[in-house]
Formats: sequence, structure tokens, C-alpha cells
Amino acid sequence: MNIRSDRDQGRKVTSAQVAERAGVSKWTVSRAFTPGASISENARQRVMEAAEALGYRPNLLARSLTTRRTQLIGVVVDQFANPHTQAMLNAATLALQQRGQLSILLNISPPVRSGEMLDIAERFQVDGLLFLGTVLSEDIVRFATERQHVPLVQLFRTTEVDGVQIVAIQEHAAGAEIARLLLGEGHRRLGYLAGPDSGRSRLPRLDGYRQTLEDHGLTLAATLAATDYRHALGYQAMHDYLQRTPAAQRLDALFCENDILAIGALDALHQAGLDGQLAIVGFDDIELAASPRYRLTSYQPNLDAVVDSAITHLLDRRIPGDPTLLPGRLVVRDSHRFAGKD
Amino acid sequence: MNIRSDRDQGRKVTSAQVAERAGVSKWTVSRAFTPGASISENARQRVMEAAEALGYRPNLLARSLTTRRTQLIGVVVDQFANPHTQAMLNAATLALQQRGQLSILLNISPPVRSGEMLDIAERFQVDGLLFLGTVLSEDIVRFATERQHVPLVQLFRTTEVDGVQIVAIQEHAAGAEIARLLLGEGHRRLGYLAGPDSGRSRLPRLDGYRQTLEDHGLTLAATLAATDYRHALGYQAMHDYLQRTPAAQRLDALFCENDILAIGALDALHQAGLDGQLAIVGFDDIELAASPRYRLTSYQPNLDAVVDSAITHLLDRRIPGDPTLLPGRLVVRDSHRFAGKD
DNA sequence: CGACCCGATGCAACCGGTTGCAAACAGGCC
DNA sequence: GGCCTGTTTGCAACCGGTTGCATCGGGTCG
Repeated sequence: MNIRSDRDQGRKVTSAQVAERAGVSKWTVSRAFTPGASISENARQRVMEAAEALGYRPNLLARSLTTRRTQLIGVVVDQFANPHTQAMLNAATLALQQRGQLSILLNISPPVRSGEMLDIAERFQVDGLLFLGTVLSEDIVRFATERQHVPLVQLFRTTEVDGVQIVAIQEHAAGAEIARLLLGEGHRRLGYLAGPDSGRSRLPRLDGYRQTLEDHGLTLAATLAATDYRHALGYQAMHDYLQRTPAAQRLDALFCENDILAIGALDALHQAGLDGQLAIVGFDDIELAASPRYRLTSYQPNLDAVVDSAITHLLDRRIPGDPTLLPGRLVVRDSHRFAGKD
Repeated sequence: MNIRSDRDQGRKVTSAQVAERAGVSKWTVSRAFTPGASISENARQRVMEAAEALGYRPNLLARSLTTRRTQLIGVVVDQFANPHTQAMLNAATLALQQRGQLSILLNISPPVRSGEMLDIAERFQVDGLLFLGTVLSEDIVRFATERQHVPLVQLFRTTEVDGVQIVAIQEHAAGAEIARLLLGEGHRRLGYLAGPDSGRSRLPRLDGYRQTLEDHGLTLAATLAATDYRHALGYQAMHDYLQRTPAAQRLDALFCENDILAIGALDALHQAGLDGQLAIVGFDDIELAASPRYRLTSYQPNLDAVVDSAITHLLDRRIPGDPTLLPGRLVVRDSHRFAGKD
């Protein structure tokens, strides 16, 4: 049952043990594992052999103590039900891993106090904090102003806060583009389905949308609201809207704050037998948007570019400056048209 | 701009600085922050005041060096596109946080070599590794046998491997229950939609399902396959099946390996104009299953109980033993019936 | 052949905490 | 007041690495 000969007898293997076996000092072992260090090829070989034989893994925590770099990034998440969060999480962790960093996941879903989690993250000496589409709460803002040695980057939310670097997409332009698409389709009564963030944070995509309508002599015909970014609440919002609005007065088209809400809305339309009677556009371009069932027209952020830029800011410890706004692209499918019009 | 008076002048605050301000030694500071330690109420107060004034946060990495506990758990994930993964991740991180542990997210999606990630996790001195529904690859199994001081727990997969504790649900019983439900509904030609894990891992839910059919003198009428747990592949599998199978020979009902595949299959049926003509049952009970559009009958694991048990195993460093199999419950909605039959 | 230089290695000190031990102190009891 | 017991506190050593500096050795050059 015990296959190991030298390795792993009870305690963990330390650099001193490797040193002894290789016939060098522990400092030489350290150098063997430090990329740019001054060490002879001969010694490095011997150390590596001994390390391999003993199953040695350098203790990165001990190293962090002196280098003051932990290679740990706190990734702060609060919208687990939104598929877009999952996509961000996947992209962010992969990109971090590629740069030799690891992600500490900080879940600040409702029962958890975000301020407390940030405190804990700091105790763990994270090299930086990455907020994934989180709305910047009061706790977070306070933390940002008090703790300036921890770089903070916020993805996909454009509310500016001193000390927090924003990396997002050009939402204003995106909102305008969506408005133009809908107008071009002949729709005139255009509405917006807002999510919870709309109340707490400024969403330029709505400004761009509204302004383009006004440029065409129109106004926002209706605003619906969902209290959370979940399918059920998009469904609910549309369902209620259909209940209370006579058919003759209904919207032509609805721009939804994100895809999961848009898909909920589409499902409510379907349930009401109104498939294709109200145009829908979403935002984020989650995987389900491409489904043949939905063919949801949506706005696709360049996730990799956003994540990449964010990580560069964190690791280079750049001083937070103006928001970095990257372009995305409109993915035109079918949901923005009336059925039968194509 | 600089609001802080004492705190945060350049370097980080250490216990020695707090000690000086409080008029005690750094060892007393340490004790003030150690729950069970022997210290006078007076001293604790003074230390806490000084700590507060200076904005002191104990360096948990330094502590870990002596205590040999990092309070970091590596959470290994590879199926980011599956909504169930998101639910697990949410539940697991919340439960860990409640117990004072933090999650290091290890993304082992395709390009990444899992063995390498486990190595890195060990360098970071994780207290344990939690595999979220991952199929245990060769890399992982090798790691499990070589590195016995890192507790390993696997969720929701029942393939037994020495050194890895399994915590899952009673899949065999679940599969049997689903078969009985479908048989009770009058279906006789029952099939199974397999995901990628079926090829690499043993899934008792299928055994339970098949065996129950055999107990009733039936056999599995067809097996479809999807190469990944994504909506598009469930759709594809059903689409292809419908293409190649004449209407008269088609299945009555299909048990799908999980919900996201089931929903893909439902969407393909809809697209083909066959809504409600083929009964569908899923597994995992993801949020979308409850949507009025799908009303997917599914099997709901008791996620909190599973996660709780898993974390207990990890933190108590229990020796891996027999799989812990917890009950779940069948959530009966509409998709397992023919439309119009109810 | 000696002076010089440079790369390789050993060493002491340190990163920021914790632990076991011993001294100091306080309170209770006779 | 003296003795004993129990709680608080200070101290040295240590966790497992890294860093700056001193030392050593070999090769080059005049």
C-alpha cells in the first residue's frame, strides 16, 4: 500500500532536506527554484534531482512572507444565478492561472457582509481584488478609500469610485446601437427592462438607448423592473406587464438589462401565446442566447479583452485612472424582429 | 485626500507596532487575536483599541507557517457551462466561508493540465481539495495516491478511488425512482441521454434506471449521447435522434443525465413541433427546470447537506472511507408526461 | 606568476506571526 | 505575613522560505 520510498514520511519536505540530499545548503535550493538566480547548472541539476526524489514542493506561503507577493487575487462575486457571472468567472480564473496567479473566491451573496469579506481577504494578503460585475456597495467604497495598498478593479460596471479601476465595455455606444437596430426594424414604442443594479448604479447602456430614441423624436415608452438577475424575475416582469397592459397599448420592443432577464421575458411571451409579437434584445450574449429556441439578439462583450486588461491593471499595480472602455459587438439574431417579418 | 492619521503610512501594520502602542509585547497581541488564549480582559481591550486605531489586520499567511493550517481549500472545477456547477460553487463557497475557510478556485477546463494545478495548489498549502462534480482524471488519481496529507473530497461522482472521499446522493435509488415514475405514467419505450461522464465514470443512476426497467421485463430502448454538458449538445442529440428515427419507432420517454441536456432536448422537440410527445426527465433540478416554459421533472440533490458533509470530512481530516450517499428528492413537474394526458 | 574579476555558494538576519517554558504577579487561605 | 495556586505575561526559538553581503575558487590578463 505504501509505494513511496523516500518521499512523504509523515512531515512535509522542506528545502533543508532537499539541500542535505543534494549536498548543498538550503540557500542554494532556494536559488534553484528562483528563475533568474545565480547558480551553476551542475548544482541546479543536483537540487532538482533531489527535489524530485523527495517529492519536494516549495512552500509558497513562506516565500510570500519575504517577497510580499502572494500570487493570490481575491475574486469578488455576488450574482451566482446569472450565467454571465459564470462566464466571467471562467475567463478570469483561466487568465489568472495563465499568469501564475490563483483566485480566492469571495462570495458576497446577500447574507454575507461584503466589508467583512474584504477584511478577511486582506488578512490573507491578496495581491489585489477583482470585482465581477458586482455593484459597488458602501462597504466596498469605504474599503477602497481606506486600504490603498490593495489594487481594486471592477469589471462591467461603470460607476466611478476613487481608488477603483473600472474595466468595462462601451455601454453608451452599445445602448445606442441597440436603439438604432430596433428603430431600423420599424419599432416605435420601445421599452426597457431594468434589473436591480439600475437603481443603485448608473448604467450608460440605458442612457445611450434613451438618448438615441430622443434623437429620433421618441421617448422611452415604458420601463419594467426585475428585482434580481434571474430567469424567474424576467418572466415575472413580462407576465405582469402583459396582465396590466391592454394589447393595443403594448410595446413594440423591449431592451432587457441582460440576457437572463430577456430569456425570462421571452418565456413569458411564449406562455401568453405572444411569440414574436414583442421584439426583445438582451445583453451579455450568454450561451443560451444562441439556442435555436430563443435566437436572442444580444450584445456581446469581448470578455477575454476585458479580463486581460483588468488583470494587467491588478498585477502591474497601476494607479486607478479613467475607466477603460472596450468595444463589444452586437450579435443580431431573430428576437428583435416581429415573427413572420423576416 | 489622505484621511488616515496613524494608520497605513506606507508599510503594513505588524503585531509589534500594535504591541508598542498598547504597551505590551507582541506575544500578547498574538494572544489577543487567538480565541482560546490566556489573556486578561484589560490587556485584550488595550490591544484591540490599538489594533483598531492602527488598522491592524493579522497576517494569516505568517500564522499558517506555524499552525500548519491555512484555512484555504482548493475547489476544483471543470464544467463551467453547467448551471449546476454554479449552484455547487455558490453553496460550497458560502459554507466554507461560514466555517472561516476560503476557497481557492482551481479551473481545470480543457487546456489546463489538472495534475499541474493540483501541484500548484499543494504549493499554496491548501488544507484540502474539493472536487465539484469533476470526473476523476488519471492525474487526480495519481495525486491522491501520492499525496496523502491533503484530504480529497469528491462531490456528486461515485467512482471510487483510494484516498478520495466521495460525497454524493443515492443515485441508484434515484434512477430507480425515475424509472418507476415513467412506467407509472404508462411509458414503455424508455431511453437514456448520456453525457460525457458516462464513458469515463460509472453512474449508478443509470444502473438503477436500467435495472428497474429489467425488473419490469423491459430493456433500455435507446441510448443517446452528448459530448459535453451544454445546452447545445442536448439539443443536438435530440435533433439527430429525431432525424434518424421514424416517428413510429421513437421513444416514449427519455431520462437525461442532467438538466441542461434535458432542456436542450426539450428545445429540440419544440423546434420539431413535437412538444409533449416525448416525455423528458432531468437531473440536478437547476433553476431553469422550474421555469413555466419547461416544467422539467427532475431529481433534486440536497445540495446543502452534501456540501456540509463534504466540508466536515475535509476539515476534520477524516480518513477516506465508504462513500457518503445522501438522499435527494424527485421534483415532479410536467415534462415526464405526454401533453394532454394530465 | 601574481593581481584581478566574476560567478557560485554559504551565512546571518529577517518576513510576521505562534508555541512551550519560565518568571512575575495576584489572590486565597491559614 | 507566609505559602500555595492559578492566571498573565515576556522570552527564545521556530515555521520555511528569501535577501544582501562576505567568502571562496577558478579563469584571465598583464
